[in-house]
Amino acid sequence: MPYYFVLGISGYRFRIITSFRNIFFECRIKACPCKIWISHPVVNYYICSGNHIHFTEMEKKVRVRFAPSPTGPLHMGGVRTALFNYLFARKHGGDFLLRIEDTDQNRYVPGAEEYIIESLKWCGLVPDEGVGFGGPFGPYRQSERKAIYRQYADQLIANGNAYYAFDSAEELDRLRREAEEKQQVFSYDQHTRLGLKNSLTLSSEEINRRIANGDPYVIRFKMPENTDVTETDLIRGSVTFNTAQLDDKVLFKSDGMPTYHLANVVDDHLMQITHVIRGEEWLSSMPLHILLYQALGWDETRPRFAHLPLILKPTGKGKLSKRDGDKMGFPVFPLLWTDPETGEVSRGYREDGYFPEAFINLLALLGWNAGNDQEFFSMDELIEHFSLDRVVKSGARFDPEKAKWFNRHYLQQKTAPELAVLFLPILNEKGILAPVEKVVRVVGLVKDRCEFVADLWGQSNYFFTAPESYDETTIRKKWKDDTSEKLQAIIEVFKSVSDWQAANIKERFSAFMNEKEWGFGVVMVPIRLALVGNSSGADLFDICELIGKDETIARIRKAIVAIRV
RNA sequence: GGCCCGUUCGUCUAGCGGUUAGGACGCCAGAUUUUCAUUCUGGUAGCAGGGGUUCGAUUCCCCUACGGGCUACCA
Repeated sequence: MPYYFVLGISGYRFRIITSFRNIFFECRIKACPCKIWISHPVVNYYICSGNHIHFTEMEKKVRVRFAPSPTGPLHMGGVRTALFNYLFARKHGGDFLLRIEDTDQNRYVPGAEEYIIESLKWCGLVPDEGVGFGGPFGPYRQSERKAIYRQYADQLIANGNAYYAFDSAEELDRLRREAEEKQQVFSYDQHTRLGLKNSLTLSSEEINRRIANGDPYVIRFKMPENTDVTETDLIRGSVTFNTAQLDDKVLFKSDGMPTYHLANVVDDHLMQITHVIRGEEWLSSMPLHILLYQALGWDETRPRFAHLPLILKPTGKGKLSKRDGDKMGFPVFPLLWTDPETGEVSRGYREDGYFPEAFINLLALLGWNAGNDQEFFSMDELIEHFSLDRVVKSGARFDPEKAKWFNRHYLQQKTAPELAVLFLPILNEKGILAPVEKVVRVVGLVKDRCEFVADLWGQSNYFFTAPESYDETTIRKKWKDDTSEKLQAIIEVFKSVSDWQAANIKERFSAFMNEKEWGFGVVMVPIRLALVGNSSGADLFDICELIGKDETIARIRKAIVAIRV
């Protein structure tokens, strides 16, 4: 059994917590210049130069969990929760576990669990324990832990912290509707429970009869009356709730499964979770969870809480939802997802061409910062700098533009050969077979204009196929009456270039232009138009070299014929 | 409706009683470029409002407004 000491020495007051299972020692007093260590089997302490005895705090090994419900694809907010848990665990040398919370059989979506695991892997957030990863605290799927929850519900009934409730869903619905008609809200709580059908109001004979009869019932938490529950949230600071405002939550459902609240508390305890890091939507249930730990006798070892701010829509009201992505053209899911029911497809960051490192980086900066101007972080840097007290309290609007900017950065970091490898399959798809050396050179020339690998095609297609049409605006502005004539002359110049390399072509071309005293712009834009189809693209002579002498001349000839003023 | 949380440029944020309120994305302008893009330089724009506390409030307290979350035998 865990135990603890409270010691007050030299102005410091430390709570020493330890269990025989997980102990590690960490000196928390950085300022002390002490060099002398005196070991002790349970408590570590040292004496500083001021002859004060300092006790070091001993803590349980950090263990955190990401506990999604497999009701659909993982939302990017969920990935961020997983990320912060992961970073916290790594930062403190602890464990990161994945627990699947599937206590609601009605909402189970096939494939969701696999999707969650694949998403975490793609992001590099690999759990130390959990569904799909094994570990000593399994099983990690709550549906497989069904048998262990009932005893804790019974324990709560036995010690007076819970009770049986026989009210049917229909009866409760009716009460809610009636209250609504009177502009009120029905709540199953300390104010109403004595007027309802439960083990607090029914005789023990009646209760036994109903249970023996197999009547459906739930087990509800008996919320204490009018007491303040105060907890220091690691992100938000002190938060107080009064139990008079809280309802008697169902802990155990009539189908024999626990609700989230019971299962969550029981599992966090059994799995020795030290820190619960989750979304702000759970803040309201924190007092219930704390009261549950207390009622189960686990208060001394219960985890600390940290509630993350939510990710909000880019515009408008509310938190980010699946629809926003469809409407505004960005993914809200890490991976592509096909709804098994409707067949509806939702785009994913991976399939949209985001690099996982960019995705992680942008997620990390949504609600957290290192306290300086650094914007780019590798996973290792995130682990090094991460701290819960630098997590922002307010919700963060997601900005798809900045997301792209992050990806651009990571794309620019990659070398041309690296990107060429990723580009090759796209070229293949387009039916283009090009030598790898050429693709590498092309990528090197156009990559700085790209945010995504997929942009490479749009920026470089003219290296592989001749333009089909010519930009009208450019024609109007730059294609003069004598342009054809001049291009004919240029063709002759190009023909005379023996060593077809960008530098040589440019040299011959420039010499010719100077000799004729033609303005560069007057000729170069039309050539570009002929080679590219519009007035954009890489350096003209690089294009010439890479598409080859014959192709260059052929394209110019084709343009002369096609474009008549 | 009730409870809880929040509020600094359009957006993400720094700030933890005295600052010319800093950075980033976006946007705009200039430079570079034979074009487009990149790049570089510069610019634009903010403490929700009202009361306190204080010599002094973006910063601390209260109220209001606004935003968010929860209010299921869902998580």
